[in-house]
Amino acid sequence: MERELLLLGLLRQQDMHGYELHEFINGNMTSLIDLKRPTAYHLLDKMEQRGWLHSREEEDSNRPTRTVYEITEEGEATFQRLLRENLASYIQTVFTGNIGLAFLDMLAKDEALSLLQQRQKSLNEQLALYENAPTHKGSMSFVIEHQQHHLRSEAKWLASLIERFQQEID
Amino acid sequence: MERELLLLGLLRQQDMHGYELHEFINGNMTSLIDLKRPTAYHLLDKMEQRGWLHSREEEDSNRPTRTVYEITEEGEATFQRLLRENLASYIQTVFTGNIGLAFLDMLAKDEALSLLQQRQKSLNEQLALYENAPTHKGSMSFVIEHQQHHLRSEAKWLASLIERFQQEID
DNA sequence: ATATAATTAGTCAATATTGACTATATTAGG
DNA sequence: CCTAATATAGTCAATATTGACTAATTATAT
Repeated sequence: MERELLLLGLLRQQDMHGYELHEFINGNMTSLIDLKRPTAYHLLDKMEQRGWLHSREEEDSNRPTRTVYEITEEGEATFQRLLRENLASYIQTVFTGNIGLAFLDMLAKDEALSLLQQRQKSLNEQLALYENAPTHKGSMSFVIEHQQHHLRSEAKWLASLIERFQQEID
Repeated sequence: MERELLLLGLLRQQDMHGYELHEFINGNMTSLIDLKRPTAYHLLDKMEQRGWLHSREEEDSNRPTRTVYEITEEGEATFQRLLRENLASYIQTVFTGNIGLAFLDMLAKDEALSLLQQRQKSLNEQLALYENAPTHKGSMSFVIEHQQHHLRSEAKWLASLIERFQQEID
């Protein structure tokens, strides 16, 4: 229900159409979710069927008509419920990108070291993007802050792992 | 391709059938991946079609025959490639569970605080499970270690967030 | 002015995921 | 010894996801 929580939360601030919602999410919330456009449309459809949203056709003279969604009272109630559920519980993060770690001992120490150093470079590049990110407004600052904290923590752990490999090589 | 990397890596150590693979992954690798049983079977099928695996029917007198998979030379080459690709690059983790953070300012400070404290309890419970986990062999120790590091880092950040809310309430 | 590229908005068929089901074997309890 | 519960092994239909496509509008360069 996290995706629904997000869409409800955004539509609560202002009515939007599918494309607009996806653009916003894709532009500002990639650390929270990876939502493809067709999936967003699918979710909006389902949420309307459940009575959480109401849609209207909006036609701008020549543009093809766009389907604009607004949140219903039921949707607002659902948002309130989902928000509290989400905040009150910690759901384990799944680090799919780390599967390689489980097979690190298949490689010679020096190759492992070299690969981990490449990973470190990649991580530091992504960290740099967040370090000088423009300050966001409202709660979005918590999201940015969390991502920064996480990336720094990853960088630290990776550095310690690399150091151990370096020492074992001598 | 992470799921494929994992299945190849496990089948490389010993031949296994689908159920066995899923049991192992589900029992020991939940911090790396959430793989449902039918999805595992589907992947094994696809990987066999690609020539990365070879399957044989193994019948144990009365038991219904089981499909046992073994890795092929092509599969081994793919494993080697995927492992290096995975280790050399850092792919951003997506914190779907944190979507609620983006709407934290919708709530009164004291309710936000209370919810975050519940989350903290939930997080600490999961952390406890990892703190006294049995030491794993080989590279799996890196995986456990990473998860511990991450959970501790999360706990720290959450504590700092809670502290700020407490101060704002006075 | 006009072809070319980029942006906006959405759909759809192909593919992937998963909850629910089937079916046999083994273990546990009375 | 019989029954219920649990473990083993897998399948399948319903649902969800997504890459590729359509089609109009606006911006850009020539």
